[in-house]
Amino acid sequence: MHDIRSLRADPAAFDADLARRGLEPVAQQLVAWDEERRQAQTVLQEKQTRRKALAREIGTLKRAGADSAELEAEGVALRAEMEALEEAVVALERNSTALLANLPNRLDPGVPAGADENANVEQHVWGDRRVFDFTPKQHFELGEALGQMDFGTASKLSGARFVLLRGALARLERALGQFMLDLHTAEHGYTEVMVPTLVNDDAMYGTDKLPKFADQSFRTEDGRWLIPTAEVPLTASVSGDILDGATLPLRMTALSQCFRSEAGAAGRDVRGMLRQHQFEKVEMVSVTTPETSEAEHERMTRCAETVLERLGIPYRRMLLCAGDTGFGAARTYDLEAWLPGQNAWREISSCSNTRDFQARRMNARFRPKAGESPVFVHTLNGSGLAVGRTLIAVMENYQNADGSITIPEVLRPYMGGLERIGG
RNA sequence: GGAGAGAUGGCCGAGCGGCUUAAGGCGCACGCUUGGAAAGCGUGUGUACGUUAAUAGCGUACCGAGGGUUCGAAUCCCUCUCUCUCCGCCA
Repeated sequence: MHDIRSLRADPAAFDADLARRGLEPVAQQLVAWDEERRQAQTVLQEKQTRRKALAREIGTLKRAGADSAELEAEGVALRAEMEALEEAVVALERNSTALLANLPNRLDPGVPAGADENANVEQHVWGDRRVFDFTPKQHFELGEALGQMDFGTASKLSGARFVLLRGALARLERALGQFMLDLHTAEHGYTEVMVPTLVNDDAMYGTDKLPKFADQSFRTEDGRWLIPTAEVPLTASVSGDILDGATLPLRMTALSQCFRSEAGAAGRDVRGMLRQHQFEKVEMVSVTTPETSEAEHERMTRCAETVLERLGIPYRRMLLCAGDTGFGAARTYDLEAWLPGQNAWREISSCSNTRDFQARRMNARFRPKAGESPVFVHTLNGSGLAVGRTLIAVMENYQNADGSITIPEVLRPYMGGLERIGG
């Protein structure tokens, strides 16, 4: 959500930001509605003042046993006038909100121009891509050959885009989640949180998943939503709050199941477990002051990178261009892991600074110092990491010629000391 | 799922159509008092929006949320959400 005041102050700059995302200008319309609304509201408030006075006078007269018919008649007339004004104010507010709720966040000036992922800018690459003396296989070839990754049974149970893991591979998925949580809590200062997986409309709206992306998530019959990411409950946990500035930054992490309808992704990544309706993810969320969110964004991205570095998986950091930056984000880094079986870099983490965009939607503020006015917090979210995709990256990078998979050192304590799967 | 009771300012708690401009208490801030402190006394104490150069004033709204009745609603009516108690079921 945007601040109508800053929009009013510089409508041209606002439209210029929209244009970077390929959107039509709207500032003129919004400013006009706002102007109209404020005028109507001022008049309405004058009438409310009169209503208050009238009611008091009538009360005084009644207590004195005097006649108040004339004043009561004025009250009836006043109410009719107020009804129309009130409707106008509400309608103008509704129009503005409906339009604003569907406008994406303003981009950081440093976000490069561009329409799609081809214009994303590589920031740096980490790790040496392993040289294979055999043709590396894709994760699903490895997993199915091991008999531990079963798409057929999953589709029998649930349909397409689900997977069932067995044995050591199932444990490896669990090990990855534990490892990531332990790293972020023990070394990165995040507090572990166990979150609800079903949330209400408010939580989804606050984290900008509604109203625009309703078709991307699953809705229950009683009107709740299966979370598309733990970002939703983690971030919305501070909705409506006025936090003590001294407690910031808040750093939270959660391992959760995530559910996505993948509407519009038909035909994309149909093989394997890269794109599923259900997957596990360790999410990081930070709540900061406006002054520190930029540094926090770098820090958070480093936390995600550290996971890949400890696992020994080559990756590159991409700064997303204007056209590829998500709806709620001002600036986003994607981490792409190297997948030898696919011979491609694939997204494994996305770290975004939403600045005060989500904070406005969910009314999350902090008080800088006692006695000062509340200020909107900045919220950031990042995957640290997508567990299913990390499983893929481990399998493909650590595969052996015989189809077995060496377990990275850091995961062995979580695997009961196991060094290799299969072979 | 059934029966019942609730939701009031940072907290406790009164009010149950107009005399509430939400009593009283606690907490907090400032001042007076004091050698210093406590006690005591005094003053202040939220959020949003409008107006404004203003985070100064002034105004309006807000007593869980949304509707309604009324000249006037914390108070009456309706719907919803949440909390608590008891019963049933259950990991």
